[in-house]
Amino acid sequence: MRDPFESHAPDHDPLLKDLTAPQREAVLLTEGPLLVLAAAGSGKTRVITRRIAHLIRMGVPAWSILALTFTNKAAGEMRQRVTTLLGEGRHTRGLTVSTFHALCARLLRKYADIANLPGLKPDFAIYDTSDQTSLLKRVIADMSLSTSNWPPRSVLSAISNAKNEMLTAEAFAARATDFYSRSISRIYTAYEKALRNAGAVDFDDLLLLTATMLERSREVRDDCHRRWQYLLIDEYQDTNRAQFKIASLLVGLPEPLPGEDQDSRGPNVCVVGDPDQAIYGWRGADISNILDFEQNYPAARVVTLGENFRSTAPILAAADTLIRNNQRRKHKDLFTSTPGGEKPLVVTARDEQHEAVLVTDFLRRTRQESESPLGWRDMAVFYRTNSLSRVMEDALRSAGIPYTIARGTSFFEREEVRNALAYLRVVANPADDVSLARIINTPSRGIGDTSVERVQTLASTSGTPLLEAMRSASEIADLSARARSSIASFVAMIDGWTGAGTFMGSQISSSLSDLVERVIRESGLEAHYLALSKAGKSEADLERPENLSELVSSARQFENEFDPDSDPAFFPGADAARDGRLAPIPPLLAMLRAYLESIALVADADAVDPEQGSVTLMTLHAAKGLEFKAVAIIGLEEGLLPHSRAQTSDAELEEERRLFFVGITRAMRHLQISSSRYRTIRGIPERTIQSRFIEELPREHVRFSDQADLMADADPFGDDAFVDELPTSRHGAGQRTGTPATLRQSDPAQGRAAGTLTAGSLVRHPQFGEGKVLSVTGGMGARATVQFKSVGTKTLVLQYARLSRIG
DNA sequence: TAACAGGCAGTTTTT
DNA sequence: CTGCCTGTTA
Repeated sequence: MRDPFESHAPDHDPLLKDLTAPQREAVLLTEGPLLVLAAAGSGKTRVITRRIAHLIRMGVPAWSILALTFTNKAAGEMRQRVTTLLGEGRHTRGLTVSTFHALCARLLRKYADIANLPGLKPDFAIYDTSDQTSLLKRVIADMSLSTSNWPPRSVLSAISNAKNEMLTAEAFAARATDFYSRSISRIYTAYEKALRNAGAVDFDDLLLLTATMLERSREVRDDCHRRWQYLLIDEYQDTNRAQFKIASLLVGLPEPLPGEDQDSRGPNVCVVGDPDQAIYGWRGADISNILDFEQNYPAARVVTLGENFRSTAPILAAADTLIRNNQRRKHKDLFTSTPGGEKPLVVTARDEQHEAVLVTDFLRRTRQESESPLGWRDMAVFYRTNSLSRVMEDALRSAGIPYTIARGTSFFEREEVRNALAYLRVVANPADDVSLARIINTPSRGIGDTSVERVQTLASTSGTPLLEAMRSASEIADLSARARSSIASFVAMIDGWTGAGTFMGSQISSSLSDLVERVIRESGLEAHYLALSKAGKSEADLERPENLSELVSSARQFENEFDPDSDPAFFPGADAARDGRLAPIPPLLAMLRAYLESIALVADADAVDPEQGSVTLMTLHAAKGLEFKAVAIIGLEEGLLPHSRAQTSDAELEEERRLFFVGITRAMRHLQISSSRYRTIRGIPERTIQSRFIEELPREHVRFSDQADLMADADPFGDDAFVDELPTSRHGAGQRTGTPATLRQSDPAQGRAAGTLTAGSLVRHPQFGEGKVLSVTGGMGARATVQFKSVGTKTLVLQYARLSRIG
């Protein structure tokens, strides 16, 4: 057995010399199960990459190492850093650094033929959320159910949850007892059937089917065991049940395989994560996976990386004190060896506009005062929900501060790109009905809904894919002549691109980018979007032709970089024989499929990459994994953080707290946390309650500053001008434009009802309807507690609430 | 077949 | 107040 501790003197070893003692341990404990609890900012990526490099240097063949991540970005970064350490070439050859989903896709394609998974063909397409939604809509409609009773979104999330829990349609049916879940179960079953008919799987299937395959097939499992001896999983706190299963099966757990010489220490699985940063429970991640790792692997060793190299002591203290309020966690002592630093500032604003101004002030001030000058790119603003970004944008714009929002539809999600891709997907997979339905009349070519309906009926009665049914469109009696000829030329167009499925012949494109270009031009998409752009209606329309050319470039780039040998499922030497089993597919088709898959599994084309010189705005979720010199977190209010939809259980509340924790720990040197006393939610200004998390911050390490009452000078109309007065509800135009600003304007008529409102008065609210006043408070920010007939008791600020007295 | 009005709901997001 | 979906109308 190799003994790394003897063979290398740590202080002279380039892989170890700049590591702390626990970091070294995490690198050197290569054998047996290992849990690395990596606190925020503890140098996690550095440790992982060193560990991989160390393994290889110790003589472990690179191809026997498998590192799994959640995002392509993380995988790419890890791969990059390992190559930097070891250099390109034979040392790193065959090293697999992949996302869970990409690995699963490869394994499923490779083993589909021997895995005996019903309906799964090796050339399956991967459906994303919008594909799933349109398929599901059709399924629901075909079952004569209404999409208003069965909203695709929620049905889909029910199905997704089931798959994350490893519940197949049959398993789900078995435990469905009540009417609701039995209906969901029927839809689930039909949806699965439709997916398989379309030759497709969804994202969740990639995991579920892989887990099932590994579970059922000894042969597949053995193949994987033979190849991968060292498994490493990043962000382990975010794994769901299916991923846990896959990991276990890949390393040979739960039961050691009989007759196999199992190391008494257990498999070489190293998981890295931080329970305090688990913020994806709502999409199936199960924090127990990491919390129970030591139970699942009794021989596991645990290394805690608690030293923080990112934040100042007061910021760390704030994060630490906050997160100690969570029960379900593994405590880590967070510490930094660099003392000093500015205390985080907790400010209270009057309303969201004011809050946004306080943020721009903070950013400007920090930029100037900081001893080493900060650029806008070193700063970020975080919020719980995307809707909070708008006010922030307005304020930044009028302050002349450049900003970028880390969100927005990614390149591959834009309408025109999705349409072009739908064409390509039909070319790659003629059975892909969802894509076909999308493009059959895009741009419009005289095949209307009724015509599509009729062909679809033929398709489902004869059990053939839609495109096949279209070929026999002439047999459909009640199809108009026009539709008939349109359909014929549509089919001819597709056949022209594919050489009727052969991908052979002189007319057929020989390169991927040629094909993409041809499809965009001949489909009429190019002309369509060019015309739209000329019309120049919206900004988005102007960019569309450009995006289509961009797609051609992306295909060209893929073509140049495509390496058919870099397949993580490729097993060197061991199973060359099996590869002969599959009929050879035309090279262009192979490349097209690889291209489409690379797109399907890469969501964030323009990911969170702070543009040069601009402040980054993003949700707290998107902030994970990043760091900024200065951070502002806004909207620390009950209902927002913790979010109103996440207060039903302790588990949810703790996740909200972790979200705040993640936000705080992104900040390196400057941090401002803000709440606002009033906030306009869906057009209605409301009094807010400060987030309970503010109370959980350590008084001695943060500075509090209530700015809400100091605004009188800045806002001549605001604040105490009319606090005692109740604006009467104004009917007609006045009410529609009744923003807080206009209500606050000096209008004597407005104050007439003031004082007339007392406990017992009957009132009407434009949103909540009729209610009875229970109590009234006067003075600053006068408010009334009202018992509404329909929505219960609410406390309303008289200054803002458009209450009218009715008795 | 497309454009438009009206109704309704309204976290977080990767693959 | 928004955006999305549905159903209706020219």
